Amino acid sequence: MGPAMKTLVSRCPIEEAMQVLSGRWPTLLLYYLKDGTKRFSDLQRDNPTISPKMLALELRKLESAGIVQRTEFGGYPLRVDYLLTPAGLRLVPLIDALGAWWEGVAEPGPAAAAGVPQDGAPAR
Amino acid sequence: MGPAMKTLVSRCPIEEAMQVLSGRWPTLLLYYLKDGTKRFSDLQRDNPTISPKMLALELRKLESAGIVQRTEFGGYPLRVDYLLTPAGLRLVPLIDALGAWWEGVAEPGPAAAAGVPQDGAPAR
DNA sequence: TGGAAATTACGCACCTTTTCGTAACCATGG
DNA sequence: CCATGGTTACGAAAAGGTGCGTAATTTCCA
Repeated sequence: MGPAMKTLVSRCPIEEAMQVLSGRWPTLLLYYLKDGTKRFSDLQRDNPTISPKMLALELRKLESAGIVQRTEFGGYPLRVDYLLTPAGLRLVPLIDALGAWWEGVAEPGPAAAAGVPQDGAPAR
Repeated sequence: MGPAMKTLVSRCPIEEAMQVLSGRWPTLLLYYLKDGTKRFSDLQRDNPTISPKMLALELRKLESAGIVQRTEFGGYPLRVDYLLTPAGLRLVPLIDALGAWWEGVAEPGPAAAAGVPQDGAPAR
């Protein structure tokens, strides 16, 4: 990932989007949130290598970018739900397209392309 | 921007693609290389804030990912051309789509949204 | 029945690892 | 001395992991 993207060098929307999506976690979280509402501990289980600190930071970044909605229910133990906003849902197919593109990078060219429609599946 | 992506935590093509594209420079360089062949100094001029060190590192990363082709011509002063490979060209519209998506993130969405989050629907 | 322990979703301080900017330098031929 | 296409060393900054703490309710268990 990614470099220090705390600042921007252009007013390009692409750079702004990459500022949010750069790094290992944002797209992986997108992937797991595709399925619907998840809780903090669900996402920890889905992805055992993320630390709670990073999970909280990334979720808040996605929230403030308008990609994820956070809903806090009072009471104890505290309960919080995360789900994709409409903008987040619109992003999903674009990310999937990136994964499909990467799978074809090594390929020769536009010729042979008999692809089985498949999902971008992160094997664990 | 993004976190340190020296390692992968999954075998997901999305994560692999993000490892290459994360950060400020890869997409910006893509943007400038869209126009056709560029030289090292062209890219420095296009983007005055990148240091020669970073430019060289990023170009090599893109090259080894199969996105950029580097062509060295002998003679002095040494001349080197950079241009997008077919895979790089295929990537361009996807990046553009990300930029367009970002410009619409703040927008409401196709359907009306209305609803104060409330209790009652336990997530699975 | 009372006390201990578990639970959830983090925040904080501390420390290591990685990233990236700065500046200087290089080789060559014109 | 200039331009080209870099490389290297240095150091600051950012990213990211670890461990500890926390709040109020519920559950466990002797």
